[in-house]
Amino acid sequence: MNPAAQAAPHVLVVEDDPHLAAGVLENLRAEGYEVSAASDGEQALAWLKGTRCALIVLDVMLPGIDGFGVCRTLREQGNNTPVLFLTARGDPADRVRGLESGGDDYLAKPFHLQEFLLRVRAILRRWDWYHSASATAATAVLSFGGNEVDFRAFRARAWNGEAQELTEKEAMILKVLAEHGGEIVSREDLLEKVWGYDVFPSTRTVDNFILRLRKRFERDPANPRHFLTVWGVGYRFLKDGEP
Amino acid sequence: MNPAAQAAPHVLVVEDDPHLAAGVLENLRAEGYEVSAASDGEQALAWLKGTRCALIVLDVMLPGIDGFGVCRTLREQGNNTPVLFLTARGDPADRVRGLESGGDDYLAKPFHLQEFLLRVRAILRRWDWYHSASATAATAVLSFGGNEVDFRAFRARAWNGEAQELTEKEAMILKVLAEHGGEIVSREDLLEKVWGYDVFPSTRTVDNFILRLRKRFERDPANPRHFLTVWGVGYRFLKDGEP
DNA sequence: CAGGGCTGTGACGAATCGGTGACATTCCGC
DNA sequence: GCGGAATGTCACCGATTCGTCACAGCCCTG
Repeated sequence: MNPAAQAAPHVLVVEDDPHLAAGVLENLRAEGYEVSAASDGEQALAWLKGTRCALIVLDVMLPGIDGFGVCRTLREQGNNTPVLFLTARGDPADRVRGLESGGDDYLAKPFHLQEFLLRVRAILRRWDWYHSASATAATAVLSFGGNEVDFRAFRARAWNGEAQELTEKEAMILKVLAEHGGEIVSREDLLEKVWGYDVFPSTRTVDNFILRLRKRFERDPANPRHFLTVWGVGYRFLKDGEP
Repeated sequence: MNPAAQAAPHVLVVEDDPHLAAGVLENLRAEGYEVSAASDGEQALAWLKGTRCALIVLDVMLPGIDGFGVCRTLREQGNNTPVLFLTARGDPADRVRGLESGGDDYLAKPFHLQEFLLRVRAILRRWDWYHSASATAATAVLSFGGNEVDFRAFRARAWNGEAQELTEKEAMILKVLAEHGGEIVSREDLLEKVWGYDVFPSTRTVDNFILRLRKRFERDPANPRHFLTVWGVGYRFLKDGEP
């Protein structure tokens, strides 16, 4: 039930201003995260060669390679660790640049520490499955009712042998549901965990993805045995018909 | 009251509507949490000066300082207690405002009590690895006269082995009755604790739900042994047939 | 810039829940 | 016992929620 048995998430902070770095590190540590620090891009890249982490907090203005460059390099190396950019400028174009270079979120200085922590939490929640979960072979593949889903490739084979190509959202929703196997997951939970805390598709969107998952994996989509509706709240996923 | 209350998380509810407050408090108590209440922001801040708690349930619309203000003040004071906002408006922008003022989660009224409890559990679980205490447990499962009820999933297995899917109101009424096991609970009590806020249905509505519960769980619904009528007052729940 | 997959929305019917009222039944005081 | 009140029981209606489909943007690819 509780996948949180894992160790505390590890966060790397890349920041050249020692004061800001100290404050950020302190707060992250107080939140219970493991923390490491780097003061420029090359140091960060070197560190990341040998170690994986759950999140990189990356200042844009760094001596040497700037934050965008660091992030782009990482992505080119196939490293998909989530990146939260920090920048002094409030220019919206920077946000776009940040996202284009492969970042996941963006925060303009000066920021409230509380908001910073909020974003960290949101990103880690959203990307949890991708790293901690898919890194583990156990949860990389999910079997239920004759179906088999491989989350690494977004590929599945349905009970009737049919090959299925899941989309990203489909896979993420399924993943979140499966991780809370047996427990109720509200639509809002799904929205937050799959889409993020500041995106607001209507809750009907969730219903539609459930519909698609049922079509893919239920023998009788009209009488679901795995993707169950909890009236007025959300959905519940069961691997087996009736536990 | 609760034997395992040793490490029960303490929740502060800040809500000016007494009906809603009563419903929320009752349900949190039934889940096994320690609870306290405040009816406005200043009262809450004063209380929090002297005491720590695991979670603050904070209405946005309060007399005097509003919820956002209370939360912001707390954060400025270095208080990082998780905050769950309640608000009448469904505006997504409010959600962002809530989160950015330092809240951890957000729920729009009118909400289903089940979803509310879901979120409380989620936040406290998130906080658990930090405090490493086990927490909750609570009255998740109730057994009586061969029946077994799982309040988390609103599912039950009746004495005859039949699977039952409880509705939200059915489950809530049963939970309140069971929580006051053996004691008389008046219809007005039930209305307040289960419905909590918003609407006040007639007392006959309560009778109807009692009827449904009897049909589900009594061997002989006409001669109830668990859901007893106290004539002129209300109802009484007994786990065992003989008092 | 044309085409195709992914995503999100709106619309509409179906299903469910909650709540009410009508009537039968039971209980209480007399 | 008798009458009135409270409760048991049922059937039904409105509101909400959900399932389902069709379609319109969007982004990427060619």
